[in-house]
Amino acid sequence: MVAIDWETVDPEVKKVFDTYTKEKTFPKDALILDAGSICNHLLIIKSGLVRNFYFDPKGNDITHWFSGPNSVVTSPPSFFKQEPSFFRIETLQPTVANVITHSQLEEAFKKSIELERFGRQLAINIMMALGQKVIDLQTKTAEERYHELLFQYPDILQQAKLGHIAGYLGITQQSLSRIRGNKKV
Amino acid sequence: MVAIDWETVDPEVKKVFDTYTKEKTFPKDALILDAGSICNHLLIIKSGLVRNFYFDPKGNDITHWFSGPNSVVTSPPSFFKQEPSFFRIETLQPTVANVITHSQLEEAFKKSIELERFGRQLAINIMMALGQKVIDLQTKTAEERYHELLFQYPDILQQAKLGHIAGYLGITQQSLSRIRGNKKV
DNA sequence: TTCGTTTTTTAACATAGGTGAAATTTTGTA
DNA sequence: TACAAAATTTCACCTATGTTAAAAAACGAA
Repeated sequence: MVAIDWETVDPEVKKVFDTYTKEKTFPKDALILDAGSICNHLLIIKSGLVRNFYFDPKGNDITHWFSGPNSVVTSPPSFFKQEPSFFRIETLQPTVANVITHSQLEEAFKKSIELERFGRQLAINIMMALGQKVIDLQTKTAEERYHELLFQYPDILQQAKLGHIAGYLGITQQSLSRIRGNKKV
Repeated sequence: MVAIDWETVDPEVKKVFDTYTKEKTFPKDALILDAGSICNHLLIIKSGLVRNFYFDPKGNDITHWFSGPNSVVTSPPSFFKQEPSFFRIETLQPTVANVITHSQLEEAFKKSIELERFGRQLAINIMMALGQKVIDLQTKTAEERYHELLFQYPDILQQAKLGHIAGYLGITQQSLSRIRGNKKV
């Protein structure tokens, strides 16, 4: 959940986005990207909620990332290396997004140093958010991670299923249910 | 450990680096960045080994990242936002690195679209490596993570202390020692 | 060499979270 | 409104890793 703050974005970048992206609408529970296919699109969510997920070797459904309004979704390894995707992407709510293809984005980068800079800054922000997630997984209990998610993104809790959230937190659905029941006192 | 492959780097970028960076040598066990100070430098390691670490609320020493030859070290949140650092950085071996300050880097970015692009691609690569670490923490046992590190970066094992490696893997030193002792059969 | 320090290992016990299965609640729809 | 399907909760038991403390091994300076 790394939201873009459009207020602070260079007008030039907005213009490029308007030129190159195309608005698209997805129903709820739509599989936008399947595992094994090459991810050719990057989406900037206007409204709705999407998750990036995968099945681990034991078959557990793990949510890697949630993306809500003003955040970006793609399968980074597949999109940037143009290789078959490990991640799947699906909508959790009806979603409207601006879509750009890999080749369009590359073309846009060539034409605009402002976009190149924006892309770098966005990548750095996502990198820092992932770094924070690594820290959280290593130093916080599942319960602490749950309460923080609840505090930071209460919307997700209302729009996603428990299993999706549990996978995101790195625990099973049963454990999350147990944590929720732990109304201390 | 995201090493830069200099073979594939634009000559223009190399030139900019040569112009702006300054080579610096650090002895073993040197604290390059302390917590609380603003990280004003980014290092590109030429030789040696460095780690990025922090103390969690319980006082455990957690290694966030190792950086060996051709990889980049900084405290990203502190360097990019110019705020007090949460991470500390120290050498684990005598180290030689090319150093660039935050303002020099910003200046260089302004002058070279090639550098801007290189920076974006590097950020994307680090982002993907962190994404993989999140996946590993969520889907692999400590033992699997240890064997993979051993396989991918055998050098680290010989140059870092057990406690540093355990923290990186997300477990205690005692657990890592136990795992090592598990010569099955 | 030898002694003191640092690092690593070992061991007994504690606990967070996993597993599998069943019970319950919620939801959508006929 | 009632029922079937889906989602969530509960429960009993299990396991990986944490905790604390002590022993052993490795290292480094005199």
